[in-house]
Amino acid sequence: MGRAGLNAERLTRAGAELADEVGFDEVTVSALARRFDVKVASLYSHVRNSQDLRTRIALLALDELAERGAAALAGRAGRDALTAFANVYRDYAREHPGRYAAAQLRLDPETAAASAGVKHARMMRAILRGYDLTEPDETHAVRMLGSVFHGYVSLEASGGFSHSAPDSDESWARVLDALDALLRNWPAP
Amino acid sequence: MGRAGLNAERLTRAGAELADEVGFDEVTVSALARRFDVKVASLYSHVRNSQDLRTRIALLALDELAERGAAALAGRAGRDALTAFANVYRDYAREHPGRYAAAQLRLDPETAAASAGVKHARMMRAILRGYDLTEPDETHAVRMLGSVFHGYVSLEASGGFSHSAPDSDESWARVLDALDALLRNWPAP
DNA sequence: GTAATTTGCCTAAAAGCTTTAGGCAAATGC
DNA sequence: GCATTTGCCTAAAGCTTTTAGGCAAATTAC
Repeated sequence: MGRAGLNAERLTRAGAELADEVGFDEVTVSALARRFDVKVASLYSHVRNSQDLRTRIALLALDELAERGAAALAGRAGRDALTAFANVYRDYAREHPGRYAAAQLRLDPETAAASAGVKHARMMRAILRGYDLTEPDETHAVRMLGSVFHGYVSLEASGGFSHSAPDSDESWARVLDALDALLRNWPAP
Repeated sequence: MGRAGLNAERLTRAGAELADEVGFDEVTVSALARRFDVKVASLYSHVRNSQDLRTRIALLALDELAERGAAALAGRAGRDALTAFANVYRDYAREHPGRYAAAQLRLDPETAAASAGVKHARMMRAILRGYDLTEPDETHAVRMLGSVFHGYVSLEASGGFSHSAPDSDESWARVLDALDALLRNWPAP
């Protein structure tokens, strides 16, 4: 029998697809081996263990998100940049729920520091450059932006806003309006 | 050997404690059996399966959170109510990280409808009664509040804001200030 | 108080996931 | 063509989930 051509990258990508199909929690070394029609033990030459596989998927997702975020920010500023960037998160989570869940995986500090997570923080600050904030308010605002984006997207993903009026799309638009208004008028302490 | 006095409620409570100690994902029927010094199969008389156990823990957490939320809202309105309620979420997540994670478990619609989750939504609306919002803005605002609370707390829990200035406590206070200002001045469409 | 019934925890067993160790064959390098 | 590396394999041990069936303790009924 020939070789399947496994390597860490292919496994990671297939793992990401699997995550989107069956949920990140169900991503397992066994399931991945089945997908490649290969024995389970064979994967352990390419991936240290189950946790390693998950981490790689998380890093892939963070990378893809950062990539999309950067593309969205190019040539935009202020409110435009805000909504475009926010939509990157929301769209990505809806297109790739498993990957988005992976991106939430808690990474150990060194891994996190070397990940695309830092790019995300920088992009948020870039957005805020279109508003009139100075430190430490800029940091507070970055944290708030992150909270709203992640909070909304994850509540939406867990079904929180479905089956009730008004439409989630409408709320999302109005929440972004509100954020924009807030950033233009950030309250003094 | 005598009986251990197992029942669904004791198992659920012990499961919640276990979740706080080792993380919700690590809560397993086996681990729970060990904790009661009992054979694994014995738990299956009290709990349908692993998923059932998790769901029970989630419902317990939602109940406890609603309980605390109601206590926090009693006698408060406006900004006071907002911050007191928000702190309930944050404090609960920090005291009981495993339970808080459990509360995020995706429940099937009927279970969710019968859970304390609906109380949470009602309490958010009660808070907004201290501001001047009419439908559909009230719903948009409810969704935004939920997003900020959950988003901030979960990013904080995953270590997002640690090891960087300014202190997370300060950001949290300023984010609540900002939310209050925003609600008092909710932008027209 | 004893007998009947229910309840609670047990043993046994099958099936799936994780991980390590060691082996053979295909691919690659000289 | 031969040696080495690489890739996937078999084997095996350990853990979790879940079901089935059994015995003894607790409860209830006389």
